[in-house]
This record gives sequence, C-alpha cells and structure tokens, in this order.
Amino acid sequence: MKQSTLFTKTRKEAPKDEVSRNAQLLIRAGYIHKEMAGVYAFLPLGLKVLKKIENIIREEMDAIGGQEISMTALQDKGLWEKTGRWKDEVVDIWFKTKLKNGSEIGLATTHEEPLTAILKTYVDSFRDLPLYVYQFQVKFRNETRAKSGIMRGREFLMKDLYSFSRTKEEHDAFYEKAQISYSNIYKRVGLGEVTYKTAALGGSFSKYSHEYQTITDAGEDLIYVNEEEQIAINKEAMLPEVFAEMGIDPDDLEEKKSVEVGNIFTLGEKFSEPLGLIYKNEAGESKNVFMGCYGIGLTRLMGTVVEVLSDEKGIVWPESIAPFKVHIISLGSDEKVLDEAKKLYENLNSKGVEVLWDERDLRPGEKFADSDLIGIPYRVVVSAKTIEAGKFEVKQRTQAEASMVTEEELLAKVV
RNA sequence: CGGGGCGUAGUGUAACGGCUAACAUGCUUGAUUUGGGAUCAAGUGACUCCGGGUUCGAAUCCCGGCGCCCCGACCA
Repeated sequence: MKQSTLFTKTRKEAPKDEVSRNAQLLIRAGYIHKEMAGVYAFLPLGLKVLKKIENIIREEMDAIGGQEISMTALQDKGLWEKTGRWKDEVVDIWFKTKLKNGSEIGLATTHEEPLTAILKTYVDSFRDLPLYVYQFQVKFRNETRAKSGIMRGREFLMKDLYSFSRTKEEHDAFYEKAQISYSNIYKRVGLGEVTYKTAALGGSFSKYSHEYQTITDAGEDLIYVNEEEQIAINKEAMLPEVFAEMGIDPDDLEEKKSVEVGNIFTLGEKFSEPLGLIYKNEAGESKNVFMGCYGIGLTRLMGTVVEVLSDEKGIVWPESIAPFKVHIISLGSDEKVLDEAKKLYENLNSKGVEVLWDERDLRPGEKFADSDLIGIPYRVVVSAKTIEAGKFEVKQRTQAEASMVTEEELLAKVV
C-alpha cells in the first residue's frame, strides 16, 4: 500500500484525555479512533493488526478441533433467566434494551447460554460429542469504569471457545490441549516471555481455573511469580492450602503487576444442567454434557503488545501481527529514487510481502519519525545515496543500526 | 458507585469579569530546502461542551445537565 493513499495520519501529540501508553501510541499512529470512553473504532492499520491476531488464534483453535461460528449480540432474556444470570444483582454489566413490542433484550456479555441452547438442537447421543465451538465476537460490558485505553473497554472483540465433553476425563484431556494452544498464541504474538499461566480460584467443578497474565505495569492485577519454576498464582489464590497442593514455597514468589490476557475455565454441568443439554450414553442413560470455556480478549491483547513492546519513539510490532512487514521509505521526489522504490515495492508485493511504501514528498526526519511511530518491523530506505551504492538500507525496528544490503540480501531477509 | 481533576480551532496550550479569544502545531498556497518532525512569507481554521442565571459586560462567577481523565470499589 502506498502511504499517501492511507486515510489516517500520524500526530505528534496524543489527545489529552488519553493517559495509557497503548491508546496514546495507537491514536498517534492512526490505528484506532476513540468513540467514547471504553469504545474504540479500528482504522485500517488497527484492523490489520486485529485480523492478524485473530488469524493466529483461529489457527490454534482449529488445530485442537475448534469449529468456528458466529453468534448474536442481541439476546433473549428468557434464556438467561434459566441460569439466573439475567438479574442485575448477579450480572451487573448488562446493556439492556427493549424491542418495539416491549420485550426486554440484552447485548451479550458472553455466550455460554446461547451456545448451550443451540447445541440442544444437535446433541442427542454420546456419538455427537465431544464438540469444540468458538467464535470471534464483540462483547458488550457496561463497566462502571472503562480505563487503560483498549485494555478495558465496554465494547471489545473476544474469542470465546466452549468445550462440550462426555465426561470429566474427556474434558480434562481437552483442557490440557487448550493450555498448549494458549501458550502458542502468546508466543506467536510476541508475549511469550512475559506471559504466565496462573492458578486462580473459581469454577464450581474444579479447584482452579487458569488465567494467562502478562507482566506489565499497565496491568491492574497482581500475580505472584516464581520465574525459575515458571509458576505463578493469582492474589486471591495466595492461600496455605494452595501452596501445599501446588508444592510452592510462598517465600520464593515475587509480586508483579500484570494484565489478564486470557482465561480457561472448567464449567462442568453449570450450564448444561439448567439449560438441559443432555446426551444418551452407551447404556442409554441421560447425562449432562460436561463443559469448559476458554476466552481471549483480542483488543486487550493488542493493547498489551503495545504496552510491552513499544519504546520512546513508538510501537514495535512483532512480525507476526504487524500491519505490514516492510516499510519502504523513499527520500526526495527525484525520479530515479521513485523508480527504484517502485520497482522494489512491486517486486515485494509480487512475492506476497506486505509493504507500506512512504512515497510522500516529505522531509526525511518526518518520514523516519512516522515510521518509528507506526512500528513496521523492517524499514528499507531508498535514496540517492543507496542508489549510488547500488544497495538498499535496511533497519529493523528493534535495532538501532541500519545496514546496507544488496537486493538479494534484502529479499533473503524479508521474503 | 464514592473521592478528586477537567472541558477553549483537527491536536496541544494561553487569556485579571473588559479591545477583533492568543500561541504552537496541523491544513492551503508560494519560495528556498531534502538522511531525523528545516526556514520564510501569505492564508485557513472557535456559536469557548449544552441549558439557564448574576452583571453595563461572562471563556472567566453561580446553578443544572452532558462528557472526559485519574484514585478506589467493582469486573475479567
């Protein structure tokens, strides 16, 4: 893509109502637009990143047998009354509204109920299970206080997978696999080093649920980490019986600020029982389906990457989720330079490399500053100087120094 | 939901109750420039969040509303 055709622009200053690093940088670089507190639109660059994160998660979910669907945001209250979750005293973050005929409906905060209800139509026999169903869907949560840019919004994109198993044993086997795919996801988006699986309390059918917590000062949680053992537990799980059970010495744990970037939960029969999701086993007996749920907030994950990987100059995207892989910067409006840059641009495009070409007639400093802010992994400069040398200047966003390379060397790096 | 702060061109700031609401940046045009947001010139851009009130006079004071940010609680 040519940068002059990109409708967003960068800015030097962040709006004064944004304090969080992720929102400041993402707005300055033109990735997102704030609509209201906790509600952000995703602009071309931002949507590209979000889609890449989505694809990584999709690959990992498909790899463990997930089937993708898309459920609805509008929800009939009757369904939620069956599990007791329509009441404001139970779930206080509902956005509720009414149809013209007066019927009360809600905007989904999560989808256990509707999916369980859908599956009642299709699950009859042990032969129909297990099932692993997921979606990417906008969730609405009427938070009392939105904060931290895109890390805690009132409307946000979430991947939620739900598992439907015949037995606890079958569920446990999948739960293990889900943990592996979750680790893969955090590694692939560049947060592997700073993301821990933590033991948390909760779940009516299992002692622990698990959260994935990324260490960053931008987080609002506290976790207790043993880096050597790669063990971490949540604050509320700092209890003698937990230490004993997990074989942890509390003195070896270090307190860290973190943000929850995912969670996995054993639900058991909590939803299948009240909603009547049952199957017949081999003996012809009716059994409740054994469930689990597995969530990742994509928008929060994107904000977390910015918090963790940015520097003073801007965002530093990992290749896996960068909006483009290569940022070509042509300096000046000299025809030879533009021709050379165009040739490279077309060559990389033809090889399937995603390229943003800054062909605008601006001063070098401005273009470099923009490039650093936007944070594309490889910057390639084409100028009178590089043409004279018969080479290209390449610099990785993660590195301070640029190097002059031949076209072959460049292609070897980025194709 | 409790406490605190705030609302002025697209963005960031300024303006004692008193002149045509200022400066920077952005944007437009032109000139000179071209390896880290350059310089100069001429332009452009604001019902000062909304509604009332006090006053000869309100961006400024008062009341109400709406919105935004932060701390806490809450949530995940």
